[in-house]
Parts: sequence; structure tokens; C-alpha cells
Amino acid sequence: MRVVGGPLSDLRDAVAAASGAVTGAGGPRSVSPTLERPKKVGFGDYATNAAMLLAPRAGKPPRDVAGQLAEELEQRLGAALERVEVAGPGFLNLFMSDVWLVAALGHVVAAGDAFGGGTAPSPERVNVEFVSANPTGPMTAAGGRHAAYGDSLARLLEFSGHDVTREYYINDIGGQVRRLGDSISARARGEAVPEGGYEGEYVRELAERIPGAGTDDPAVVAERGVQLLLEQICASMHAIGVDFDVWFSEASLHAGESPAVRRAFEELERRGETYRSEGALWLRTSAHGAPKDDVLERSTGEPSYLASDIAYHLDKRERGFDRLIDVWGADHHGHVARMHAAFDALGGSTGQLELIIMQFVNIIERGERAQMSKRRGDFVTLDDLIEQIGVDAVRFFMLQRSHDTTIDLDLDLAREQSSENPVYYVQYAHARIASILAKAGGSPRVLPALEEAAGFDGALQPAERTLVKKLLAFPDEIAEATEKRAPHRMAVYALELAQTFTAFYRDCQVVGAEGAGRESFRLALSATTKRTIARSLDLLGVSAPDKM
RNA sequence: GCGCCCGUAGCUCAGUGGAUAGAGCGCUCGCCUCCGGAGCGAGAGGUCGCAGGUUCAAAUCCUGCCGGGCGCGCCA
Repeated sequence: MRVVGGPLSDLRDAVAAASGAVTGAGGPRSVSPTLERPKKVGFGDYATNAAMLLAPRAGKPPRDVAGQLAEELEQRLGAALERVEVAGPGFLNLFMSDVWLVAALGHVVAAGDAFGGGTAPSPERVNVEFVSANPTGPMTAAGGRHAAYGDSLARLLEFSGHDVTREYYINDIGGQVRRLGDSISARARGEAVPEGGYEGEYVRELAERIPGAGTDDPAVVAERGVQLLLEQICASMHAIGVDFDVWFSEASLHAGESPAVRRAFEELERRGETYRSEGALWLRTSAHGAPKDDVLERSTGEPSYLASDIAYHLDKRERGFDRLIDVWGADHHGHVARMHAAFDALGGSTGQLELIIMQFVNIIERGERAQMSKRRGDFVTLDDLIEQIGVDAVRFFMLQRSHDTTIDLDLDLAREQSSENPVYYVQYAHARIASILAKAGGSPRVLPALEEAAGFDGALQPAERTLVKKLLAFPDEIAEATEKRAPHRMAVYALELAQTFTAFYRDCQVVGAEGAGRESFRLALSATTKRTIARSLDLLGVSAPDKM
């Protein structure tokens, strides 16, 4: 991902312009040269593969094209460039001057708290629906992954400039809710729960908390049970730092004078997307890419789950969102094609609806996979997990992994390693910087240092150069994490930034550094690093304490 | 049978077209008069599941196979 504006963007423009000059008219628009930070120090500060991409078009060997590009770049970049080398099959390795790096840090300083933010090309109103676990039991540990992911994605979108609504869809009607009511009623009477009911201990507790649970209509008992569980779920979400803007009731789609589900049916009928067969109302989802048609209304007259979902998405669209993002569990992926097809049948524009599938969390305890069956009451709750390893560790752990890989969480290992969790390393670096800045004299000393830093003209140490470059990468990292819906990239970046700072701290004395302007430069470098770590952690929903 | 996700170090996982594939944990060795040792340095550890193919270049893209997870309902 590329962010427009800033030192890296200028560099990219220079490479593009040089490419255009070498290949003549047409320019490099159709090719997309990389500008990456090579792994090896000897390969320069940045490297580009432009010459290798242009070689076929230029009809010359890559290294010849690279040579021409190098000359162009030297002219265009002037003092910013120390030197440029042609390497390997045709890479161009750019060695930037200290002047360029100092100016680059000046850019980071000037950007302030907004550094890396507001880069969305066109701001949108985005609805992110996530977790949406059935209110038939407490929030499980796996729900924590959904919560951390959805919320972090929302934070990234917001920071990028979008207007985000966090939403939780409550499946508060249907068979599962009925079974919950029956289970509570049975427990209240001291009986075993019915076949297929909920056996967890929490059902007994609900039975005690609901007056008349044993005698009242199970439907009413179920409603009360759902209400109590939702309060509990809401509290668990709050505990992990997630506060939803909207709690959307599925039942509400079926209520009122003109229920949303009815209106959705009418809209689909009007569009000729439905038909009757075998006593049921069907939707032509197969005409929109789904494997087969699906039932909207059962032959019993009851609307299907899909019917609710269609009405729900229609409602979201009517609320004026430009983009709908649903985060679903892996067990729902069979529903994806169906939902896309249905949305299409409703006339939704392609790409407006994104369905993201989260893979599972396996909880390993005493070397065995815990079963995590809500129905049997056999699962680890999110509250337990938070109590055992803490909110920051839970969020960081859940967000370190890509959403489309199954993760194994070994509880015993997590407990043992909780003090060695990478999140503490990142937080420690942040606290350490806070301590350094305080020792230097706090803001009365740091604020002027931020001003002076851009005027520093001393020679930079390798660790200083590396740290500046790591900071410069931040806006691209955010854009990448946001656009790829991959908040785990932020976790990886935060860890790398902390490591880079720690190396700088080891090699470079900050407070009392000798040489004109050296201390100011390093204070500015430290202060901007602190800010960037704090921002990275904030985007993950993890705290950045000044003291630990 | 069909579809989706995954297979990378002992373990948990990054890396999805670039140069000699990385991190954390674990293991071995070294470092506590020095801005916070919750730290630092060095080291061992890899057929990137297997086999073909595309490409100047493949862990990354294509095809097939193997292994694991999930799904394929007038359940939600």
C-alpha cells in the first residue's frame, strides 16, 4: 500500500519519474515498481526493482536499464541521495544521505499525532458488524478474537479517515432461543434439560435469577434469559475494550406494522427474484452465484434465517452506509455465497458488502483441546481468559495472527508466558522512552528539541538511521493493515518498532548526548517513536503505559 | 463427492513475485558500577507438506496429489 505525501512518497515519485524518462512516453504507470527496505545493510536504505520491470519494454538487459535509471535518480534527488548502486539481477540500491533522513524525521515531527492517519483516498461511512454471538450463553474465549479483530479493524478504519459504526447483531429469536428458555425452565423445576438443550452451569444460575422461571411461559423465560445474558456479554465486551454503537435485535426485523422482513420479501418479489415451490417461498440465489436457491419462508410460514439476514442488510443499507463489513466465524462460511447472492438480488452494488471469515481459536488445556461446546456448557469464557492473562495480553495475542489462520491457544503456556508476552516488550519500550524523556527534563526540554531536530547536521549513527526508516514505514503499514483488513500487521509492526528502538537505546545515549544538536535530535527521535508505539498499540486496543 | 481456510525452525506464528526465508517462546553460551535487565549480544535449529508448471526471479502465482480444520438443512 502506498500513502500519498511524505518522504517515501517523494522517493517513489522520483523513481516513477526516472522510469518515465528512461522508457520515454507512456511512463511506468502500467508497471508498479517496489520501493522496499532491503534486509541487508549492504543493499542500501531502499531498493527498487524498477529496472527489472522495465527491461522487457525497453528491450535492454535489466542492468543496463538500471544504469540509466541510476543516472536519472542522481540528477533528480541531488543531495538527498548519497549514492545509488546497481546490484544483482538489476536491483537499484539507494543509499540516502543523512540530510534526507533528518528532513524525513522533521516530517514525522511535523505530522504530530496525525502521523500515519487520514490517508483514506475517499472517506466512507462503514458499518462493521462483529462478534454477534448467540445470546444463549456467556462470551467464549473465541469471542475475544472476534472482538479484538473487529474493534481493531474499526480503529484502523477510523484513523484512516472513515466514519465507523460498530454493530452487534443479536440472534434473539428462533430455535436456539427456544431451547434456552426450555432449558432454564427445566432447571428451575429441578429437571434435566431437554434433549439438545443447554447444559452449562450458567443455566442454573439464570433459573435462580429469573422469578417464575419454572412456571411461566418458556418464551417469556427465554426473553428474560437473553436479556440477562446480553448484559453479561456487553460487560465482557466492555472488559476487553469493545463498546458497540448499535446492538441490533433480529426480533425487531419481524416486529411492527410493516416488518422489515416483509418489506424485504416485497422488494425481492418486485424484482422477480422469488418463487413458490413445495409450499415454501424461494429466492433465486443461484442466479447470483450461489450453488443453489434458498428458502426465504418455510412451508410452515416461518421466515428462514436468511430472511432475517436479508432484511438486516437491507436495513443497514437504508441507514446510509457506503460499506458493510461482516465478520463471521468459520462455521458460517457456507453462508457467504448465499448472502452475497441475496445482497446482489436486492440490487446492492458489488464490493459494498464484505464478508470476512474468522478461523477458529482452539483452546488447549493440559495438552488437550478443550471442546468449546456452548450447548454442553464445556468452554472457556472470555472473562476467565482475561482474568488469567489480562486484557492487553489477550488482545495482542489474538491480533498477532492473521484472521484466516486457526490459532491454538495453550492456556497453561499462556499463563506461564504471560509475563513474557511480546506485548509487554512493546509496552516496556514505551515506558522506557517516557522515562528517558522525563529524565531529560520533560516537555520544557522535549518541545524545543522537536523544533531543533530538523536543523541537525551531524553524522547519523546506523541505529539512528534504522529507527528513522522504521518510523517512516508507519503510514504504509497502517494503509496496508487497513486495506487488507489485517490488523495483525499492526501487531507485527509494533513489535518491530519496539525492537528497533531498543537497539537504538543500546547504541545511542540520548540524555546528555555530545555534539551540537545531537541530544535534541535523539530526543525528537525518541518522542516520535513513543508516539508511534502508542498509536500502534491504540489501534490494537492495547494500553501504552508510561510506567510499568 | 463438492466448496472455503490452513500446512514455514522443537512449539506458536509472520512473510503471498524479488537478493543469503524471519519473530516470539524454548534450548546453549556470554553480559547486571552505564538514560528502566520486563533487557542486550552470540549460537544451534528449515526438503517453506509433496510433485510438476509459469517467470529473469516462486514460501508467494497455476495444476495435481497428501495431511488437518470447517462447511455443503425448509438449523442458526
